[in-house]
Amino acid sequence: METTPRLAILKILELGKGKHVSAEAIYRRLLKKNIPLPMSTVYRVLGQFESAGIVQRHIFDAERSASVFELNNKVHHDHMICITCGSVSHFVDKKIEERQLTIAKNLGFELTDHSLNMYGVCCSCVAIDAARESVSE
Amino acid sequence: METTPRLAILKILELGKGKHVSAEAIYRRLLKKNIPLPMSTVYRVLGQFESAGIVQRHIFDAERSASVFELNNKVHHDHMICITCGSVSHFVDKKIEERQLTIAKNLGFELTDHSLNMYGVCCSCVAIDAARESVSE
DNA sequence: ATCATTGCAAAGCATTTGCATTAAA
DNA sequence: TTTAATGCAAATGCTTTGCAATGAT
Repeated sequence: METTPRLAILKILELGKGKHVSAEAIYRRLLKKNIPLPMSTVYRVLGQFESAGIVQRHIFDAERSASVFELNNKVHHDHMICITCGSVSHFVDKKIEERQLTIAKNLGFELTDHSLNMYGVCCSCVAIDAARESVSE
Repeated sequence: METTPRLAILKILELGKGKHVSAEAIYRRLLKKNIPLPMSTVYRVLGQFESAGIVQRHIFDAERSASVFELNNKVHHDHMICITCGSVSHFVDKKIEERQLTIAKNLGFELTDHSLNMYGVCCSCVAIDAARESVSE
């Protein structure tokens, strides 16, 4: 079995540790590295990684629904996504985690998983917006 | 302008108040009501409703991503989804909402929105699972 | 020689769009 | 009669799959 694609993709994911990478981004980065792979392989490998628990898939951005992938760091975390520049921060909050358990219990559910995505404007984008406004006045 | 499609779809959404309906489900229910509409119209109307703020679109179930729609009850809420039967409960939790603001602030974000989806097994499904296990023994 | 992995092209699915047709104001 | 809404079919975007070719053991 050929292993180049798997290794190459894994390396890209490792480089982007903590970041989220789309299949397309991976495809493009592989091109730059002179490792042109068809999308099918990219997706197939990501799929394998996903079932192996190496990688997690997220669907942010309800509108332009394209999955992004990240190395599974085992530790659960939630996401704060900047709606302007797309940057993503991770966080874990004990209070929220605990509260979720309580809520689930109250609703009669056995909680197995959750995803919390917060959307907003990150501080640099806020700054840019502010600058732009002061100019346009 | 013809209004039948819009009214019919609105009615279906109202019937399913608090539930989440997929475009396909709407399509099928319209068929049963002898109001056959093409999917394009279903989606177009839902799209209009969405931009009009009448309807909200969600993408649950990271894997088989199909949107579901619900009447916009204006009040923000989060979701608890049963991974076995697909039933969805709504909830709002002040503590979580507040905590999110704090977290966003700490991360330097201006929070504009969020989506919290909790996944688990609802009590009836837990019961069914339990029954099944006791049989297989 | 066998079996998993690859590349390509084609299929798949949910959703959207172009365009000619039709209904409403 | 002008504008908006509809139906159809075709296009889109992301993702998956069938299959033959290839690489590894």
